[in-house]
Amino acid sequence: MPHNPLPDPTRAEYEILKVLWKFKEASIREVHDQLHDNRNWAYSTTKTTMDRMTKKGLLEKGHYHGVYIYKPLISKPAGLAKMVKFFADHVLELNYGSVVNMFAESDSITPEELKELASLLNADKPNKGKKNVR
Amino acid sequence: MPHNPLPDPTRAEYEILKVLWKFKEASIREVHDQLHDNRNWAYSTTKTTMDRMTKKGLLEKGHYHGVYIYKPLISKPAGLAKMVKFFADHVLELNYGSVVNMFAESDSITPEELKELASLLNADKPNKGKKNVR
DNA sequence: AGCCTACTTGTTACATTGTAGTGAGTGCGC
DNA sequence: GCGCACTCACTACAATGTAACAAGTAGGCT
Repeated sequence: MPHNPLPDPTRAEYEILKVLWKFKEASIREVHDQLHDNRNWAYSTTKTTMDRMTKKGLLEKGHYHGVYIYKPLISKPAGLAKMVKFFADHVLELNYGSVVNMFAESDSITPEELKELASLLNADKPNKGKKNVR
Repeated sequence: MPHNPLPDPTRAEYEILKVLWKFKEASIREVHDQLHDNRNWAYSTTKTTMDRMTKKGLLEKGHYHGVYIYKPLISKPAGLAKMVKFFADHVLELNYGSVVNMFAESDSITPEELKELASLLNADKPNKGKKNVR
């Protein structure tokens, strides 16, 4: 399986992805209702965002029985990896390992996902940001 | 000192803030040159971003000897707190404590800053995202 | 002194993202 | 057969990401 260089999800897109990761696939309505607690978006906002994600290749849109359902084209570990990378490189200025460990405590990720996340992060090492001496 | 509700810095703004936190204050040129490694911005990009940050109240612009110098109006712990909150709430779905601990390992923050960060994060508790049972 | 040049500054530009409204279709209950 | 509820496509507008361009200015050169 080829791992396309998908664009980094933005913050808003990330919210959508989280729902889709949880449900595997969902209609806009379903995603929107799940979102409702966190964000307080208008339905059209959810729609626009998901449409744009589809155009960018982050989501896949399928047509079933008169409704469009969407599924994520980026896996949860891959998505997490992107966020972790940003956070570790830019905020924490620490290597990824510590961040990955933190996920062990979180029940938002399964052991398998954690494993994949770790290997994704190892793939492109953080030879950078660390040891920012002086 | 009143702690205004400053807007969350965006990712780009965060880069700028990091430089300014380090140097206390700096001209656009100075900030830009520091940035040069990480981001690969045009000078005008740095400028535009800093101007907009000033307008939003994230930076203060002072005029010294013919050059404008900027200083951050948001403290490093406060800035970090915002990022940590986002990360803990939305990505990690874990409470802030664990994230704060991680900073202890990072040499990007002093003990005082760490202390302040912790208290800032305690101020508005994460009664939310945690224990995402289901 | 007058000019060139390098650099700062203000202004403008254009794509993407965040957020949302509107109007055209469509199926369902009455 | 009509009105309602809902999906969808299209449009909109502000904020952000990223950058070019023109005008001002200070220093060096001749």
